[in-house]
Amino acid sequence: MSETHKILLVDDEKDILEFLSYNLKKESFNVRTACNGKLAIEEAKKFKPDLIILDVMMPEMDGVTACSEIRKIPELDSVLILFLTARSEEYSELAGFDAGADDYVTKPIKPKLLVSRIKALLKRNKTKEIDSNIKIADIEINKEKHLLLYNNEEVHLARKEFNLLYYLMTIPGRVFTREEIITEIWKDAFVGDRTIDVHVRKIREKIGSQYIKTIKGVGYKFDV
Amino acid sequence: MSETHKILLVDDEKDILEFLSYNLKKESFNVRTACNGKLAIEEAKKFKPDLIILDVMMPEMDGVTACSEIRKIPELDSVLILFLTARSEEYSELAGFDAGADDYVTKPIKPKLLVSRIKALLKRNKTKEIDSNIKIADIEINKEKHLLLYNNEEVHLARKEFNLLYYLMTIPGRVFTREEIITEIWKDAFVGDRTIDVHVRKIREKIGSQYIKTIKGVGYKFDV
DNA sequence: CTCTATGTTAAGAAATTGTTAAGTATTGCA
DNA sequence: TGCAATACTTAACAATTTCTTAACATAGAG
Repeated sequence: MSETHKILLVDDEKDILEFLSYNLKKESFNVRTACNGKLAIEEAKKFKPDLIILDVMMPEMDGVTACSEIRKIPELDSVLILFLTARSEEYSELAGFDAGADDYVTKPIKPKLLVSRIKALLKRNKTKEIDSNIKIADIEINKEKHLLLYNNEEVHLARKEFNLLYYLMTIPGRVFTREEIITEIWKDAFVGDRTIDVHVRKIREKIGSQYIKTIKGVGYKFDV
Repeated sequence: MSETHKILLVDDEKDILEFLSYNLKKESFNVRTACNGKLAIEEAKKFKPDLIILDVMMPEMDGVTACSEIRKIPELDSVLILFLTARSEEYSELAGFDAGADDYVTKPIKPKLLVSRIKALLKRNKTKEIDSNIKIADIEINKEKHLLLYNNEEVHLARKEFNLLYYLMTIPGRVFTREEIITEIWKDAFVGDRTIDVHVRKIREKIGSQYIKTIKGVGYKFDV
Protein backbone atom coordinates (compact mmCIF):
# COMPACT_ATOMS: atom_id res chain seq x y z
CA MET A 1 0.00 0.00 0.00
CA SER A 2 2.68 2.47 -0.95
CA GLU A 3 0.48 5.05 -2.55
CA THR A 4 1.19 8.57 -1.37
CA HIS A 5 -1.86 10.30 0.00
CA LYS A 6 -2.50 13.88 -0.95
CA ILE A 7 -3.10 16.29 1.90
CA LEU A 8 -4.22 19.89 1.63
CA LEU A 9 -3.19 21.94 4.64
CA VAL A 10 -5.15 25.11 5.39
CA ASP A 11 -4.18 27.63 8.05
CA ASP A 12 -3.63 31.36 8.13
CA GLU A 13 -0.48 31.17 10.23
CA LYS A 14 2.57 30.64 8.09
CA ASP A 15 4.56 29.12 10.93
CA ILE A 16 2.02 26.40 11.46
CA LEU A 17 1.78 25.67 7.74
CA GLU A 18 5.51 25.22 7.53
CA PHE A 19 5.75 23.22 10.71
CA LEU A 20 3.02 20.80 9.73
CA SER A 21 4.05 20.66 6.14
CA TYR A 22 7.54 19.61 7.18
CA ASN A 23 6.21 16.92 9.49
CA LEU A 24 3.80 15.51 6.97
CA LYS A 25 6.27 15.50 4.12
CA LYS A 26 8.64 13.62 6.40
CA GLU A 27 5.94 10.92 6.49
CA SER A 28 5.97 11.03 2.69
CA PHE A 29 2.59 12.58 2.23
CA ASN A 30 2.04 14.73 -0.81
CA VAL A 31 1.33 18.10 0.81
CA ARG A 32 0.00 21.39 -0.52
CA THR A 33 -1.05 24.43 1.46
CA ALA A 34 -3.54 27.27 1.41
CA CYS A 35 -3.89 30.20 3.81
CA ASN A 36 -7.63 30.70 3.93
CA GLY A 37 -10.94 28.95 3.19
CA LYS A 38 -11.51 30.51 -0.21
CA LEU A 39 -8.12 29.62 -1.57
CA ALA A 40 -8.47 26.18 -0.02
CA ILE A 41 -11.58 25.45 -2.05
CA GLU A 42 -9.91 26.54 -5.27
CA GLU A 43 -6.84 24.50 -4.52
CA ALA A 44 -8.92 21.48 -3.49
CA LYS A 45 -10.71 21.44 -6.85
CA LYS A 46 -7.40 21.29 -8.68
CA PHE A 47 -5.41 19.15 -6.28
CA LYS A 48 -8.17 16.68 -5.35
CA PRO A 49 -6.62 15.74 -2.03
CA ASP A 50 -7.52 12.67 0.02
CA LEU A 51 -7.57 14.73 3.18
CA ILE A 52 -8.01 18.39 3.99
CA ILE A 53 -6.72 19.74 7.29
CA LEU A 54 -8.61 22.89 8.13
CA ASP A 55 -7.96 25.45 10.79
CA VAL A 56 -11.26 26.54 12.30
CA MET A 57 -10.21 30.15 12.84
CA MET A 58 -9.22 31.83 9.63
CA PRO A 59 -9.77 35.17 7.88
CA GLU A 60 -11.73 35.31 4.59
CA MET A 61 -13.60 32.09 5.24
CA ASP A 62 -13.55 30.13 8.48
CA GLY A 63 -13.02 26.41 8.62
CA VAL A 64 -16.59 25.39 9.34
CA THR A 65 -17.94 27.41 6.44
CA ALA A 66 -15.22 26.11 4.17
CA CYS A 67 -16.06 22.57 5.24
CA SER A 68 -19.74 23.03 4.38
CA GLU A 69 -18.78 24.46 1.00
CA ILE A 70 -16.41 21.62 0.26
CA ARG A 71 -19.06 19.06 1.13
CA LYS A 72 -21.23 20.54 -1.61
CA ILE A 73 -18.65 20.04 -4.33
CA PRO A 74 -19.39 16.83 -6.19
CA GLU A 75 -15.87 16.05 -7.31
CA LEU A 76 -14.71 16.17 -3.69
CA ASP A 77 -17.38 13.89 -2.34
CA SER A 78 -14.97 11.42 -0.83
CA VAL A 79 -12.48 13.84 0.66
CA LEU A 80 -11.77 13.54 4.37
CA ILE A 81 -11.77 16.66 6.48
CA LEU A 82 -9.88 17.12 9.72
CA PHE A 83 -10.23 20.23 11.85
CA LEU A 84 -7.66 22.02 13.91
CA THR A 85 -9.19 23.85 16.87
CA ALA A 86 -8.02 25.61 19.99
CA ARG A 87 -8.66 23.69 23.20
CA SER A 88 -11.41 26.09 24.25
CA GLU A 89 -13.61 26.05 21.18
CA GLU A 90 -16.07 23.32 22.01
CA TYR A 91 -18.75 25.07 20.03
CA SER A 92 -16.71 25.04 16.85
CA GLU A 93 -16.02 21.41 17.38
CA LEU A 94 -19.68 20.51 17.46
CA ALA A 95 -20.45 22.79 14.53
CA GLY A 96 -17.58 21.15 12.69
CA PHE A 97 -19.10 17.70 12.95
CA ASP A 98 -22.42 19.07 11.77
CA ALA A 99 -20.69 20.64 8.81
CA GLY A 100 -19.31 17.24 7.87
CA ALA A 101 -15.90 16.95 9.50
CA ASP A 102 -14.39 13.52 9.88
CA ASP A 103 -12.13 14.28 12.80
CA TYR A 104 -10.53 17.12 14.70
CA VAL A 105 -7.31 17.75 16.56
CA THR A 106 -6.76 20.41 19.18
CA LYS A 107 -3.92 22.91 19.28
CA PRO A 108 -1.21 22.96 20.34
CA ILE A 109 -0.52 20.27 17.78
CA LYS A 110 1.67 17.34 18.62
CA PRO A 111 2.98 16.18 15.26
CA LYS A 112 3.26 12.52 16.21
CA LEU A 113 -0.32 12.47 17.35
CA LEU A 114 -1.54 14.30 14.25
CA VAL A 115 0.21 11.83 11.98
CA SER A 116 -1.32 8.98 13.94
CA ARG A 117 -4.79 10.44 13.58
CA ILE A 118 -4.28 11.07 9.88
CA LYS A 119 -3.18 7.50 9.31
CA ALA A 120 -6.16 6.19 11.28
CA LEU A 121 -8.51 8.29 9.17
CA LEU A 122 -6.99 7.24 5.88
CA LYS A 123 -6.94 3.62 6.99
CA ARG A 124 -10.59 3.74 7.96
CA ASN A 125 -11.36 5.07 4.55
CA LYS A 126 -9.35 2.47 2.78
CA THR A 127 -11.30 -0.30 4.47
CA LYS A 128 -14.42 1.07 2.89
CA GLU A 129 -12.86 1.19 -0.52
CA ILE A 130 -11.69 -2.40 -0.46
CA ASP A 131 -15.18 -3.62 -1.04
CA SER A 132 -15.97 -0.85 -3.46
CA ASN A 133 -16.61 -3.55 -6.00
CA ILE A 134 -20.15 -4.76 -6.21
CA LYS A 135 -21.33 -7.40 -8.61
CA ILE A 136 -24.96 -8.41 -8.79
CA ALA A 137 -26.46 -10.42 -11.61
CA ASP A 138 -24.98 -8.94 -14.78
CA ILE A 139 -24.23 -5.57 -13.23
CA GLU A 140 -20.73 -4.92 -11.98
CA ILE A 141 -19.78 -1.61 -10.48
CA ASN A 142 -16.37 -0.37 -9.41
CA LYS A 143 -16.31 2.85 -7.48
CA GLU A 144 -12.62 3.50 -7.58
CA LYS A 145 -12.46 3.22 -11.33
CA HIS A 146 -15.89 4.79 -11.74
CA LEU A 147 -16.77 1.96 -14.03
CA LEU A 148 -19.95 0.10 -14.75
CA LEU A 149 -20.04 -3.20 -16.57
CA TYR A 150 -23.40 -4.37 -17.86
CA ASN A 151 -23.21 -7.80 -19.47
CA ASN A 152 -19.45 -7.34 -19.39
CA GLU A 153 -19.76 -4.27 -21.53
CA GLU A 154 -18.64 -0.93 -20.31
CA VAL A 155 -21.47 1.52 -19.85
CA HIS A 156 -20.88 5.16 -19.17
CA LEU A 157 -22.82 6.75 -16.33
CA ALA A 158 -22.56 10.41 -15.41
CA ARG A 159 -21.39 11.13 -11.89
CA LYS A 160 -24.78 11.60 -10.24
CA GLU A 161 -26.18 8.57 -12.03
CA PHE A 162 -23.19 6.55 -10.95
CA ASN A 163 -23.33 7.61 -7.34
CA LEU A 164 -27.04 6.97 -7.19
CA LEU A 165 -26.77 3.50 -8.64
CA TYR A 166 -23.82 2.71 -6.42
CA TYR A 167 -25.71 3.88 -3.35
CA LEU A 168 -28.71 1.72 -4.16
CA MET A 169 -26.44 -1.24 -4.80
CA THR A 170 -24.66 -0.96 -1.46
CA ILE A 171 -27.60 -2.80 0.08
CA PRO A 172 -29.45 -4.68 -2.65
CA GLY A 173 -33.12 -5.14 -1.94
CA ARG A 174 -33.28 -2.43 0.65
CA VAL A 175 -35.55 0.48 -0.10
CA PHE A 176 -33.94 3.88 0.07
CA THR A 177 -36.29 6.77 0.65
CA ARG A 178 -36.06 9.88 -1.44
CA GLU A 179 -34.92 11.68 1.66
CA GLU A 180 -32.07 9.24 2.21
CA ILE A 181 -31.06 9.48 -1.41
CA ILE A 182 -31.00 13.26 -1.32
CA THR A 183 -28.98 13.26 1.88
CA GLU A 184 -26.46 10.87 0.40
CA ILE A 185 -26.14 12.13 -3.15
CA TRP A 186 -27.03 15.78 -2.88
CA LYS A 187 -25.75 16.39 0.66
CA ASP A 188 -28.98 18.08 1.65
CA ALA A 189 -28.84 20.63 -1.13
CA PHE A 190 -32.30 21.60 -2.27
CA VAL A 191 -33.23 19.85 -5.44
CA GLY A 192 -36.59 19.67 -7.10
CA ASP A 193 -38.96 16.77 -6.77
CA ARG A 194 -38.38 15.34 -10.19
CA THR A 195 -34.61 15.37 -10.16
CA ILE A 196 -34.23 11.91 -8.70
CA ASP A 197 -36.74 10.47 -11.15
CA VAL A 198 -34.89 11.91 -14.09
CA HIS A 199 -31.63 10.34 -12.96
CA VAL A 200 -33.32 7.03 -12.33
CA ARG A 201 -34.78 7.21 -15.80
CA LYS A 202 -31.37 7.75 -17.33
CA ILE A 203 -29.91 4.82 -15.44
CA ARG A 204 -32.79 2.61 -16.52
CA GLU A 205 -32.23 3.74 -20.08
CA LYS A 206 -28.72 2.36 -19.84
CA ILE A 207 -29.06 -0.85 -17.83
CA GLY A 208 -32.69 -1.69 -18.41
CA SER A 209 -35.60 -0.97 -16.16
CA GLN A 210 -35.73 -4.26 -14.29
CA TYR A 211 -33.08 -3.45 -11.71
CA ILE A 212 -34.17 -0.24 -10.07
CA LYS A 213 -37.60 -0.76 -8.68
CA THR A 214 -39.96 1.96 -7.61
CA ILE A 215 -41.84 1.46 -4.38
CA LYS A 216 -44.47 4.08 -4.70
CA GLY A 217 -44.74 6.25 -1.65
CA VAL A 218 -41.59 4.75 -0.16
CA GLY A 219 -38.58 5.04 -2.43
CA TYR A 220 -36.36 3.09 -4.80
CA LYS A 221 -34.45 -0.13 -4.45
CA PHE A 222 -31.96 -2.12 -6.47
CA ASP A 223 -33.06 -5.70 -6.85
CA VAL A 224 -32.72 -8.56 -9.28
CA MET B 1 -36.12 5.11 11.39
CA SER B 2 -35.96 4.23 15.08
CA GLU B 3 -32.73 2.26 15.04
CA THR B 4 -31.39 1.95 18.57
CA HIS B 5 -27.67 1.43 18.65
CA LYS B 6 -26.14 -0.71 21.35
CA ILE B 7 -23.29 0.77 23.34
CA LEU B 8 -21.09 -1.00 25.86
CA LEU B 9 -19.57 1.38 28.37
CA VAL B 10 -16.41 0.32 30.19
CA ASP B 11 -14.85 2.23 33.06
CA ASP B 12 -13.72 1.37 36.56
CA GLU B 13 -15.18 4.49 38.12
CA LYS B 14 -18.81 4.02 39.02
CA ASP B 15 -19.56 7.73 38.90
CA ILE B 16 -18.41 7.99 35.33
CA LEU B 17 -20.35 4.90 34.31
CA GLU B 18 -23.53 6.35 35.74
CA PHE B 19 -22.94 9.80 34.38
CA LEU B 20 -22.30 8.56 30.84
CA SER B 21 -24.96 5.93 31.01
CA TYR B 22 -27.54 8.54 31.88
CA ASN B 23 -26.46 10.82 29.07
CA LEU B 24 -26.41 8.09 26.46
CA LYS B 25 -29.75 6.63 27.48
CA LYS B 26 -31.20 10.10 27.18
CA GLU B 27 -30.21 9.92 23.53
CA SER B 28 -32.07 6.63 23.34
CA PHE B 29 -29.03 4.42 22.99
CA ASN B 30 -29.23 0.90 24.37
CA VAL B 31 -26.51 1.00 27.03
CA ARG B 32 -24.79 -1.67 29.09
CA THR B 33 -21.77 -1.30 31.35
CA ALA B 34 -18.71 -3.18 32.54
CA CYS B 35 -16.10 -2.13 35.07
CA ASN B 36 -12.93 -3.65 33.62
CA GLY B 37 -11.46 -5.02 30.44
CA LYS B 38 -12.03 -8.69 31.19
CA LEU B 39 -15.69 -8.28 32.02
CA ALA B 40 -16.04 -6.01 29.01
CA ILE B 41 -14.93 -8.76 26.66
CA GLU B 42 -17.35 -11.25 28.16
CA GLU B 43 -20.18 -8.78 28.02
CA ALA B 44 -19.32 -7.75 24.47
CA LYS B 45 -19.59 -11.35 23.28
CA LYS B 46 -23.10 -11.61 24.67
CA PHE B 47 -24.36 -8.12 24.00
CA LYS B 48 -22.80 -7.62 20.59
CA PRO B 49 -22.74 -3.85 20.80
CA ASP B 50 -22.30 -1.48 17.89
CA LEU B 51 -19.86 0.61 19.86
CA ILE B 52 -17.60 0.03 22.86
CA ILE B 53 -16.45 2.99 24.91
CA LEU B 54 -13.28 2.03 26.74
CA ASP B 55 -11.45 3.81 29.48
CA VAL B 56 -7.72 3.50 28.91
CA MET B 57 -6.78 3.27 32.58
CA MET B 58 -8.45 0.34 34.29
CA PRO B 59 -7.51 -2.42 36.75
CA GLU B 60 -7.56 -6.08 35.62
CA MET B 61 -7.11 -5.26 31.97
CA ASP B 62 -6.38 -1.83 30.59
CA GLY B 63 -8.23 -0.35 27.64
CA VAL B 64 -5.51 -0.76 25.04
CA THR B 65 -5.06 -4.44 25.84
CA ALA B 66 -8.79 -4.98 25.89
CA CYS B 67 -9.06 -3.28 22.52
CA SER B 68 -6.44 -5.55 21.00
CA GLU B 69 -8.23 -8.59 22.41
CA ILE B 70 -11.58 -7.45 21.09
CA ARG B 71 -10.14 -6.91 17.66
CA LYS B 72 -9.17 -10.58 17.61
CA ILE B 73 -12.72 -11.79 18.19
CA PRO B 74 -14.34 -12.61 14.85
CA GLU B 75 -17.93 -12.12 15.96
CA LEU B 76 -17.07 -8.56 16.98
CA ASP B 77 -15.29 -7.66 13.80
CA SER B 78 -17.45 -4.68 13.00
CA VAL B 79 -17.65 -3.19 16.46
CA LEU B 80 -16.49 0.39 16.84
CA ILE B 81 -14.18 1.27 19.68
CA LEU B 82 -13.84 4.68 21.27
CA PHE B 83 -11.28 5.46 23.96
CA LEU B 84 -11.55 7.70 26.96
CA THR B 85 -8.20 9.12 27.98
CA ALA B 86 -6.90 11.73 30.36
CA ARG B 87 -5.51 14.83 28.71
CA SER B 88 -1.96 13.95 29.57
CA GLU B 89 -1.76 10.43 28.23
CA GLU B 90 -0.49 11.05 24.74
CA TYR B 91 1.28 7.75 24.72
CA SER B 92 -1.89 5.80 25.37
CA GLU B 93 -3.60 7.66 22.63
CA LEU B 94 -1.04 6.61 20.08
CA ALA B 95 -1.05 3.06 21.35
CA GLY B 96 -4.84 3.12 21.16
CA PHE B 97 -4.90 3.84 17.48
CA ASP B 98 -2.34 1.14 16.91
CA ALA B 99 -4.53 -1.29 18.84
CA GLY B 100 -7.41 -0.56 16.52
CA ALA B 101 -9.39 2.25 18.11
CA ASP B 102 -11.76 4.21 15.91
CA ASP B 103 -11.76 7.38 17.95
CA TYR B 104 -10.89 8.75 21.35
CA VAL B 105 -12.23 11.45 23.63
CA THR B 106 -10.30 13.12 26.42
CA LYS B 107 -11.45 13.53 29.97
CA PRO B 108 -13.04 15.52 31.46
CA ILE B 109 -15.88 14.37 29.25
CA LYS B 110 -18.38 16.84 27.88
CA PRO B 111 -21.50 14.79 27.25
CA LYS B 112 -22.72 16.83 24.29
CA LEU B 113 -19.40 16.42 22.59
CA LEU B 114 -19.24 12.71 23.33
CA VAL B 115 -22.69 12.16 21.88
CA SER B 116 -21.72 14.15 18.82
CA ARG B 117 -18.63 12.02 18.33
CA ILE B 118 -20.57 8.83 18.85
CA LYS B 119 -23.13 9.81 16.29
CA ALA B 120 -20.42 10.71 13.81
CA LEU B 121 -18.82 7.32 14.33
CA LEU B 122 -22.04 5.38 13.99
CA LYS B 123 -23.08 7.36 10.96
CA ARG B 124 -19.82 6.51 9.27
CA ASN B 125 -20.62 2.90 9.94
CA LYS B 126 -24.28 2.86 9.17
CA THR B 127 -24.14 -0.13 6.84
CA LYS B 128 -25.92 -2.43 9.21
CA GLU B 129 -29.47 -1.73 10.17
CA ILE B 130 -31.80 -3.21 12.70
CA ASP B 131 -33.52 -6.35 11.62
CA SER B 132 -36.98 -5.48 10.44
CA ASN B 133 -37.91 -8.98 9.43
CA ILE B 134 -40.95 -10.78 10.76
CA LYS B 135 -41.82 -14.30 9.73
CA ILE B 136 -44.98 -16.03 10.87
CA ALA B 137 -46.31 -19.22 9.30
CA ASP B 138 -45.99 -18.70 5.54
CA ILE B 139 -46.00 -14.93 5.76
CA GLU B 140 -42.68 -13.12 5.76
CA ILE B 141 -42.50 -9.38 5.86
CA ASN B 142 -39.44 -7.19 5.56
CA LYS B 143 -39.86 -3.51 6.16
CA GLU B 144 -36.45 -2.47 4.96
CA LYS B 145 -36.98 -4.15 1.64
CA HIS B 146 -40.68 -3.36 1.60
CA LEU B 147 -41.21 -6.94 0.66
CA LEU B 148 -43.92 -9.41 1.49
CA LEU B 149 -43.42 -13.10 0.84
CA TYR B 150 -46.49 -15.30 0.93
CA ASN B 151 -45.59 -18.94 0.42
CA ASN B 152 -42.20 -17.67 -0.68
CA GLU B 153 -43.79 -15.71 -3.46
CA GLU B 154 -43.43 -11.99 -3.65
CA VAL B 155 -46.70 -10.16 -3.18
CA HIS B 156 -47.05 -6.48 -3.78
CA LEU B 157 -48.72 -4.37 -1.15
CA ALA B 158 -49.29 -0.64 -1.48
CA ARG B 159 -47.79 1.54 1.22
CA LYS B 160 -50.80 1.79 3.53
CA GLU B 161 -51.58 -1.89 3.17
CA PHE B 162 -47.99 -2.75 3.90
CA ASN B 163 -47.74 -0.54 6.95
CA LEU B 164 -51.00 -1.84 8.29
CA LEU B 165 -50.05 -5.48 7.93
CA TYR B 166 -46.62 -4.81 9.36
CA TYR B 167 -48.17 -3.06 12.34
CA LEU B 168 -50.52 -5.93 13.07
CA MET B 169 -47.68 -8.40 12.73
CA THR B 170 -45.44 -6.62 15.22
CA ILE B 171 -47.45 -8.33 17.98
CA PRO B 172 -49.19 -11.39 16.55
CA GLY B 173 -52.36 -12.33 18.38
CA ARG B 174 -52.81 -8.94 19.95
CA VAL B 175 -55.91 -7.02 18.99
CA PHE B 176 -55.32 -3.50 17.74
CA THR B 177 -58.24 -1.14 18.03
CA ARG B 178 -59.32 1.00 15.13
CA GLU B 179 -58.18 3.99 17.09
CA GLU B 180 -54.70 2.55 17.55
CA ILE B 181 -54.49 1.69 13.90
CA ILE B 182 -55.51 5.15 12.82
CA THR B 183 -53.01 6.75 15.17
CA GLU B 184 -50.23 4.54 13.85
CA ILE B 185 -50.94 4.52 10.14
CA TRP B 186 -52.80 7.75 9.55
CA LYS B 187 -51.14 9.82 12.26
CA ASP B 188 -54.49 11.11 13.46
CA ALA B 189 -55.63 12.36 10.09
CA PHE B 190 -59.37 12.18 9.70
CA VAL B 191 -60.43 9.25 7.61
CA GLY B 192 -63.83 7.78 7.09
CA ASP B 193 -65.11 4.72 8.88
CA ARG B 194 -64.74 2.31 6.02
CA THR B 195 -61.19 3.18 5.06
CA ILE B 196 -59.55 0.63 7.34
CA ASP B 197 -61.95 -2.07 6.22
CA VAL B 198 -61.13 -1.45 2.60
CA HIS B 199 -57.41 -1.77 3.26
CA VAL B 200 -57.94 -4.91 5.29
CA ARG B 201 -59.97 -6.32 2.47
CA LYS B 202 -57.21 -5.65 -0.03
CA ILE B 203 -54.66 -7.36 2.17
CA ARG B 204 -56.94 -10.36 2.63
CA GLU B 205 -57.39 -10.49 -1.12
CA LYS B 206 -53.65 -10.91 -1.45
CA ILE B 207 -52.70 -13.21 1.43
CA GLY B 208 -55.99 -14.95 2.13
CA SER B 209 -58.52 -14.05 4.76
CA GLN B 210 -57.37 -16.41 7.49
CA TYR B 211 -54.61 -14.21 8.90
CA ILE B 212 -56.24 -10.92 9.72
CA LYS B 213 -59.09 -11.62 12.09
CA THR B 214 -61.88 -9.24 12.91
CA ILE B 215 -62.85 -8.90 16.53
CA LYS B 216 -66.18 -7.24 16.20
CA GLY B 217 -66.51 -4.14 18.32
CA VAL B 218 -62.84 -4.26 19.26
CA GLY B 219 -60.50 -4.24 16.31
CA TYR B 220 -58.24 -6.45 14.19
CA LYS B 221 -55.47 -8.87 14.94
CA PHE B 222 -52.94 -10.89 13.00
CA ASP B 223 -53.02 -14.53 14.00
CA VAL B 224 -52.33 -17.94 12.53
C1' DC C 1 -84.86 -10.84 15.21
C1' DT C 2 -82.79 -6.43 15.03
C1' DC C 3 -79.42 -3.34 15.15
C1' DT C 4 -74.89 -2.07 14.55
C1' DA C 5 -70.32 -3.03 13.11
C1' DT C 6 -68.05 -4.69 9.33
C1' DG C 7 -67.61 -6.39 4.28
C1' DT C 8 -67.80 -5.26 -0.60
C1' DT C 9 -67.64 -2.71 -4.73
C1' DA C 10 -66.57 0.66 -7.95
C1' DA C 11 -65.72 5.35 -8.98
C1' DG C 12 -62.99 9.23 -8.89
C1' DA C 13 -59.92 12.11 -6.06
C1' DA C 14 -55.41 12.49 -4.56
C1' DA C 15 -50.80 11.39 -4.50
C1' DT C 16 -46.82 9.85 -6.65
C1' DT C 17 -43.89 8.90 -10.30
C1' DG C 18 -42.59 8.92 -15.42
C1' DT C 19 -41.32 11.53 -19.49
C1' DT C 20 -39.79 15.09 -22.27
C1' DA C 21 -37.53 19.03 -23.60
C1' DA C 22 -35.41 23.18 -22.66
C1' DG C 23 -32.53 25.96 -19.93
C1' DT C 24 -28.45 26.24 -16.89
C1' DA C 25 -24.16 24.71 -15.06
C1' DT C 26 -19.99 22.25 -15.35
C1' DT C 27 -16.21 20.03 -17.42
C1' DG C 28 -12.66 18.83 -20.59
C1' DC C 29 -9.95 20.10 -24.19
C1' DA C 30 -7.60 22.97 -27.63
C1' DT D 1 -8.82 31.31 -21.58
C1' DG D 2 -12.77 30.23 -24.42
C1' DC D 3 -15.47 26.82 -26.78
C1' DA D 4 -17.86 22.63 -27.31
C1' DA D 5 -19.59 18.85 -25.15
C1' DT D 6 -21.47 16.84 -21.44
C1' DA D 7 -24.04 16.82 -17.24
C1' DC D 8 -27.55 18.53 -14.24
C1' DT D 9 -31.85 20.60 -12.92
C1' DT D 10 -36.29 22.17 -13.64
C1' DA D 11 -41.00 22.76 -15.22
C1' DA D 12 -44.90 21.21 -17.49
C1' DC D 13 -47.60 17.64 -18.42
C1' DA D 14 -48.77 12.56 -18.79
C1' DA D 15 -49.35 8.21 -16.79
C1' DT D 16 -49.97 5.38 -13.11
C1' DT D 17 -50.96 3.84 -8.66
C1' DT D 18 -52.90 4.47 -4.34
C1' DC D 19 -56.33 6.10 -1.28
C1' DT D 20 -60.77 7.42 0.20
C1' DT D 21 -65.49 7.62 -0.08
C1' DA D 22 -70.30 6.51 -0.66
C1' DA D 23 -73.73 3.32 -1.21
C1' DC D 24 -75.27 -0.81 -0.29
C1' DA D 25 -74.78 -5.79 1.46
C1' DT D 26 -74.02 -8.92 5.11
C1' DA D 27 -73.11 -10.99 9.46
C1' DG D 28 -73.02 -11.61 14.32
C1' DA D 29 -73.94 -10.23 19.23
C1' DG D 30 -77.50 -9.75 22.35
